[in-house]
Amino acid sequence: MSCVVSMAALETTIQRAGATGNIKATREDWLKLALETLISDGVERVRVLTLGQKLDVSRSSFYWYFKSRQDLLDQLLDYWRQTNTKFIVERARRPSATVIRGVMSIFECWVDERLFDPQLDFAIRAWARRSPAIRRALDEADEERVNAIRDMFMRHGYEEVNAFVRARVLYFMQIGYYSLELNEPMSSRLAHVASYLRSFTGQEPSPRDVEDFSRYVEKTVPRGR
Amino acid sequence: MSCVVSMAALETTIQRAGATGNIKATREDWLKLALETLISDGVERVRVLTLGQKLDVSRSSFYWYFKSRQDLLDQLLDYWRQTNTKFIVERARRPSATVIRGVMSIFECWVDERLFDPQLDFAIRAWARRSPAIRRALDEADEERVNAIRDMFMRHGYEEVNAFVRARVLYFMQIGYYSLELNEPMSSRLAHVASYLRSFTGQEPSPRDVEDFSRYVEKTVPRGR
DNA sequence: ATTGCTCTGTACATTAGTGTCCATAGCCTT
DNA sequence: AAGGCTATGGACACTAATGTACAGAGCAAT
Repeated sequence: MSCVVSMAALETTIQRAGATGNIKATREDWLKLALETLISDGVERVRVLTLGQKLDVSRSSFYWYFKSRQDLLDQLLDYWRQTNTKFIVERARRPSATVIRGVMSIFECWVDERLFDPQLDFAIRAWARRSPAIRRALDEADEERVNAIRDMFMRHGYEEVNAFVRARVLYFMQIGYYSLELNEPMSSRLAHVASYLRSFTGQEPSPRDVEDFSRYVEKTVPRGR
Repeated sequence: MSCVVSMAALETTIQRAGATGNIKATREDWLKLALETLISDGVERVRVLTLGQKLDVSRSSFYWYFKSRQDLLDQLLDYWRQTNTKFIVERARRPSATVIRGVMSIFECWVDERLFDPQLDFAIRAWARRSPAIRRALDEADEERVNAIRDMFMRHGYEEVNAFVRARVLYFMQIGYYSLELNEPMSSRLAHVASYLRSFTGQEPSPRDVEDFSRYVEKTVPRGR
């Protein structure tokens, strides 16, 4: 979400600068608020009336920018499509000296919400339960992610079925982790990194591996979230 | 759900037998349909009007049996409380000769929806996102489940932190698995059992272990689901 | 300063839902 | 066969939504 906010904020500024005339809420204002609502409350709560009230603008303005509520929802899906899978796949493909390092690369997505926004993913997952179109898009994304992780394990010599199962265990475990919405502080999470690496790879991480990961988080993840 | 249906059917029969007079829909009919709707469509869709239409009964009858919609929802939560955690904990506590066998005991819950109903659990999880009371109940259940699994690993000699992380990996992975709603046929799932056991325990399952699990599923799980 | 374009507000029609009140239909007992 | 109790249906009041029609506000260019 941090990513969303900053990007949208930027766009909004640009829009507003060149905005012509009597504008209270830009198209981007509507989109941004809709995305935040999707993330925090689910699609069901993305309602034209409610958004309008929050933006302090009448509903009919909405219909200037968007054909209908469905039109808005389509664009939210597009946003997700273009953001949430990309970094996982990219991290999984990075060359790594050991499996442990390979898994660590992927872990980066789990500790930095600018790389993977679990709440957005979740909102899409809930949405998919009631919409076949969303279901298809989601299945494709899941497959792409698991395949990328499986390939990483295979590059480190795991036999195909094992690589596939380990990819699933790594990815599904993380999705499950997010499902519980534990809200653990980063310090607790980091305290378990060695055990997780051991479970996921079947190999022993070096103290250096664990240190490097903590250092990475400290340096690049804002506010330890 | 299979469990739900059979139990509720039973209760309904009993009710109906002793039913006094002009009854089109019993209290149990309302409850059962509400539960099915909760599972398949989420709380948001558990609506008095809609249920009434499906039962071919006017809404006002609902208010004979239940104080309000909230009253009904409270009872759905109770049903979940009393069913979905029980068997996981019970299976995790069973004595087992090896860790592999211990994990296999828990696997039984993942292949038999009479022991654990993932869709119901899911519906509750979605519900929890928008209700603090549900959130609390769910957190308690999750903790109870993970602790029971952790204790199982500890009984087999795993050090506490590793046991805890392995319990999480096992449980979270399964929750994640359900999140994806893959709809894999049982045969594919069984084909990966050896790999899963290896990943979860860090030990090599014997061919006998794998065989026994397949045989268990064949014998006790109705229609391979 | 007039015109034109872009956005906004008011008003209306429609749908889906909750909850309440009250008359009454059906069976059960006597 | 009459009365009583237990559900049921219909009518009403209310709220929260979506979408449409149309008049008009505010700035920008001429």
